[in-house]
Amino acid sequence: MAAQRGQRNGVGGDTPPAPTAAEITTPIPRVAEVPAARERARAIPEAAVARLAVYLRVLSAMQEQGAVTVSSEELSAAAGVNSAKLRKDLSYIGSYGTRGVGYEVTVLIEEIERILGLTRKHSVAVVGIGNLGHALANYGGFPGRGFPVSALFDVDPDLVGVPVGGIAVHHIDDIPAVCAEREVSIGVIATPPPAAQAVCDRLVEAGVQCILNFAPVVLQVPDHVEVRKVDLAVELQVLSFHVARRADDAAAMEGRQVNGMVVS
Amino acid sequence: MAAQRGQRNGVGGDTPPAPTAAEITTPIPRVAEVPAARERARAIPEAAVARLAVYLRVLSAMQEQGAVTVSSEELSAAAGVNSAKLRKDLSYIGSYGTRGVGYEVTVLIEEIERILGLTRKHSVAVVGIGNLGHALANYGGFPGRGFPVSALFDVDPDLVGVPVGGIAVHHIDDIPAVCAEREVSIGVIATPPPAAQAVCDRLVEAGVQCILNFAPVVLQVPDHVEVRKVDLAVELQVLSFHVARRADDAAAMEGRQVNGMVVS
DNA sequence: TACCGCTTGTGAACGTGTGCACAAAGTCAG
DNA sequence: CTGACTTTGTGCACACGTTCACAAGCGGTA
Ligand SMILES: NC(=O)c1ccc[n+]([C@@H]2O[C@H](COP(=O)([O-])OP(=O)(O)OC[C@H]3O[C@@H](n4cnc5c(N)ncnc54)[C@H](O)[C@@H]3O)[C@@H](O)[C@H]2O)c1
Ligand SMILES: NC(=O)c1ccc[n+]([C@@H]2O[C@H](COP(=O)([O-])OP(=O)(O)OC[C@H]3O[C@@H](n4cnc5c(N)ncnc54)[C@H](O)[C@@H]3O)[C@@H](O)[C@H]2O)c1
Repeated sequence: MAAQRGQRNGVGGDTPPAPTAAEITTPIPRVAEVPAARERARAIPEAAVARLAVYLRVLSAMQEQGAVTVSSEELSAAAGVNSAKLRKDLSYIGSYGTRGVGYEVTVLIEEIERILGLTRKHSVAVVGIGNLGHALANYGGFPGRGFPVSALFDVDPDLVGVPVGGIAVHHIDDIPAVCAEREVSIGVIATPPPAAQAVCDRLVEAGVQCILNFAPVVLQVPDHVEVRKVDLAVELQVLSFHVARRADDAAAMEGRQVNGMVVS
Repeated sequence: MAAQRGQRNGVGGDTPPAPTAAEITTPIPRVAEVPAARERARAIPEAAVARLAVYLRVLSAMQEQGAVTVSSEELSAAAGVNSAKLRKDLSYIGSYGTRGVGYEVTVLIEEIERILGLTRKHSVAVVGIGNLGHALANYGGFPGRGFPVSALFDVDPDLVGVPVGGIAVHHIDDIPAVCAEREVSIGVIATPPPAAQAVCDRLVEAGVQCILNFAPVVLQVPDHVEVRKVDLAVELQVLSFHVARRADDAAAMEGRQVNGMVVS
């Protein structure tokens, strides 16, 4: 029931940012070709967006250390990517480099921030103030980067009213009122898995359009809501897979030598 | 200096699991073509591995509810993916379905666990027992899924010796000894960013081959070590990008109507 | 001004991953 | 046993993302 769609994370495109069916069935080329900023923004691949965020952090660190310009080679090394990829990523947002010289750090920071929409503050609400919720509420890294945690919610009556990380916990029934008042644009779900979908529905009803989900469940949301999930169990299992693969490799090598075959 | 390579997560392949230079420069086809299990494992795309972990969780839930068989349609719906993609993912690990019927839940669980290497336990060590480290140490979801948290480390003398989530915190100088003794195969880094690289180096020296990094820094590791990172700031910024894109879209629509052009 | 060396920006080739659509293969009723 | 129906497994085409390689452009130098 309802809009059923996978959450997309880095992990493969899933249903891509597809134009609505209604839009596709209108084959007539629309009005004026390119509302510049908008088209550019839409054209940036999701994977590149995630990397831009990384570049931004590296650039900030460089700026603090007094760097004025940076070449694609330096920046890519610091960000742990291929330099060609870096240049292509930057080309999605425009041409702000100087050939033969490099990029001006401040300019690049500004432009990336603009594209990522960081010129505006995005209030964050955390729902489920348990182990993880406490950690998130106490974390200083978010406010510093333009994401003030401005609302906390839980069902536990012992928690409601208690201040965590400087702000009081509200009951989840207050989600609509508090989210509206504080203009929450991002909701973070840190409840037990069984409660996640219900909490998500409430956030969506309250007008929250972006959700970061820590509960290991697949959330169902309407099309206009963006969900990203952080699934630690999956991360560990992927690592486990690599351990297993390595073990197999080693075993294969062993077997090879036991067979009396010398290679290389 | 040192092997420089980006961490790979869902976010695009980066330097792909490239064969060693040494291997490439040996153009002679090697001994016996295919050590079956090994080749199969290697062929599974990273994105598919991450999804297999999700299927596994959904299957476990279904099993608890008494389901015996499941069709690709049902399972894919529950996992939030396309049913064709699900079948393709499952085909990477073999043919365990029955046409006209579906998959036997227990069989599928077994096979996925085998491929992901979950038949073996993977001891986890957490380094940096602050906000996040506490949450991780207290989290019950890991041991239950075959990832016992069996060692905790910190530098803070006030923390060393204190039990968190049932086990005592050790000093990071004990990493080699404790990791060896408890056969730690996965290290989790939850220290402040400046300490992350040093901690990583220590873990690698201690023989840990897989690392899950929560600190917002790009870790440099030798080729044989697998790193995955969880970067919440990046997640939020990607969401922010989507908010901005949406805002632009809306603005574009407005502009269009203001221009007196009626479309649709 | 003309040249040279350096770095960007990008066209094009490539590889990987996704989704469609259908043959193959099974179940079940009669 | 046959035929209708269901669902898997996969070949294929396509889209997306990565990488290569190089022309274009800039600053510095003679
Ligand atoms: N703690 C971790 O390190 C960790 C790691 C990976 C995943 N997770 C996931 O994150 C989520 C939270 O984990 P945790 O360890 O903080 O759990 P927790 O049990 O410590 O906290 C859950 C909190 O959610 C509250 N809650 C329960 N139902 C609620 C509802 N309907 N609405 C609002 N709040 C509600 C509870 O009162 C509690 O405070 C879980 O889904 C867990 O699987 C946690
Ligand atoms: N708390 C969050 O919700 C959150 C969210 C996103 C990212 N992070 C990242 O996770 C990491 C940890 O965050 P936190 O909030 O738990 O920080 P924290 O300051 O609460 O805890 C850090 C812990 O690491 C320990 N530590 C410091 N140097 C160390 C070293 N060299 N070796 C071992 N331990 C050392 C400290 O003693 C402290 O206990 C940080 O890198 C942070 O950026 C945290």
